[in-house]
Amino acid sequence: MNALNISVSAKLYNKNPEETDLGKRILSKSIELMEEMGYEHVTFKKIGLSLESTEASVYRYFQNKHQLLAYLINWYWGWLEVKMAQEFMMLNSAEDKLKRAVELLVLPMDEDERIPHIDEGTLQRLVVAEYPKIYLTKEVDAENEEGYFLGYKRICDTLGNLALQINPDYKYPHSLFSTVISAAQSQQFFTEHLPRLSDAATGRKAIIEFLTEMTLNSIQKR
Amino acid sequence: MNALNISVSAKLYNKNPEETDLGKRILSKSIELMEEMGYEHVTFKKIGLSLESTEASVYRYFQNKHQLLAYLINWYWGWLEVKMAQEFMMLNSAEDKLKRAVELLVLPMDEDERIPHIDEGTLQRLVVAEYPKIYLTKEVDAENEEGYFLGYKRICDTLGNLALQINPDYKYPHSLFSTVISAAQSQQFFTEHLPRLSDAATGRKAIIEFLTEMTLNSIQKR
DNA sequence: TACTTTTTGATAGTATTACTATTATATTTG
DNA sequence: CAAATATAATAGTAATACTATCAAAAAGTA
Repeated sequence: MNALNISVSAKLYNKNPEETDLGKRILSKSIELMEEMGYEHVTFKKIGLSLESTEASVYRYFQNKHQLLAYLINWYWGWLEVKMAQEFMMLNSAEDKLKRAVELLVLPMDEDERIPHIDEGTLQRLVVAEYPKIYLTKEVDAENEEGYFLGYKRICDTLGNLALQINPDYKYPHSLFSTVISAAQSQQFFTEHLPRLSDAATGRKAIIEFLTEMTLNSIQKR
Repeated sequence: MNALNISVSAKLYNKNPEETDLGKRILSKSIELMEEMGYEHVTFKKIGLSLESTEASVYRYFQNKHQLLAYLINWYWGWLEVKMAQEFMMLNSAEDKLKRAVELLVLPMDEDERIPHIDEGTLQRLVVAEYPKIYLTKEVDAENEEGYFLGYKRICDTLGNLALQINPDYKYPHSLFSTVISAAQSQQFFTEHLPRLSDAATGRKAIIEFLTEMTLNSIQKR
């Protein structure tokens, strides 16, 4: 039994992978494979093979690769939400909480030993590399109704509410945090692959400073 | 002959589609098809078929669907750059230019009658729906060297330089505008499909205001 | 322990996709 | 008109994205 369980909508799997050994190994291995070779190059056949299992067995847990990615990414947001809640308890001001939230979005993650089958650091890199692919599809409206994007929405809400504590008149809390969160991802990606699209030669610290400044300057009453 | 020609790196095609009638029809039809059915559901076979041509003929112009999308998106950035340059001539202050740039990113585009084979409005919607897919791949580094992302980089540079005119000490001009441009796309997408991630119930006007505020507040000396 | 249900592995098969290759026929250009 | 080039028609291959079937193994239950 896990000491900690992240809940993911039942629409995101055929059969709950957290409930069986094979299921957990599928999660673990697909994070590893997708991060390593990229979403497009992964197939259920390869996942099955590398687990010494079969394609058909992976299909028993997930309808297709897209659903599997959506599951993993929702798991990540769910887990990040838990992390944030934990860290926020130790902080008092909304501003400090927002600053810490930005750090959590950008700093590399340590393995959480309460959840041995998920490598959070690798999963974070996977999210950075693949996140928009789960909503940039023609199926977005249908999948939205199935709860494919709840994890992300909840985090945006939480952070938006903190912003409103600082300035109740701020008009764009949802837009701001969907922007900040996705910028947190893309700036990490750009720093590594398209450096001319960032100014973060100094690495994660610069990304955090950029995002924090942008966030607080946007919210501030003036 | 076109009155206006947008140049796209020769690495983005096998055979220049702007030089032949079939090439232009491929551009025109693939914008239409991709916007309508989504990148994933388009195949070269379908494009060929809907042009009353063949799959093999489309392959003569583009190596694959990914390259075709990259071509179209680069074309869009090239064209937007031209638009911006035109509009900036009529404006004096860097601030006005930045404001106008944000509007051009978000407002729907009219068909440019100098380029009859490209429907700019449809192309803009295609970019909103598909843009990150051209760089979120394992091939990004190789493709970056081939110039797959030059269009985007140039626009970020241009806008970044305007920001530096307002505040020469601003530390994150590239990060800011890669963020603003991609937020311009994603806020349009969210408003339509995932409204809980935006506050733009009032539509494009609200997106423009949100982005303009965020931009100017970030740059400002304080 | 025996019995039943559930889970997995092994295998096969289909339709579609993402190409590559070949050749004949138009079309353009010199 | 001849030569070069572009296109259409067709065929073929390997991989992908599934679906289906059945037997063996494992787990849960009486």
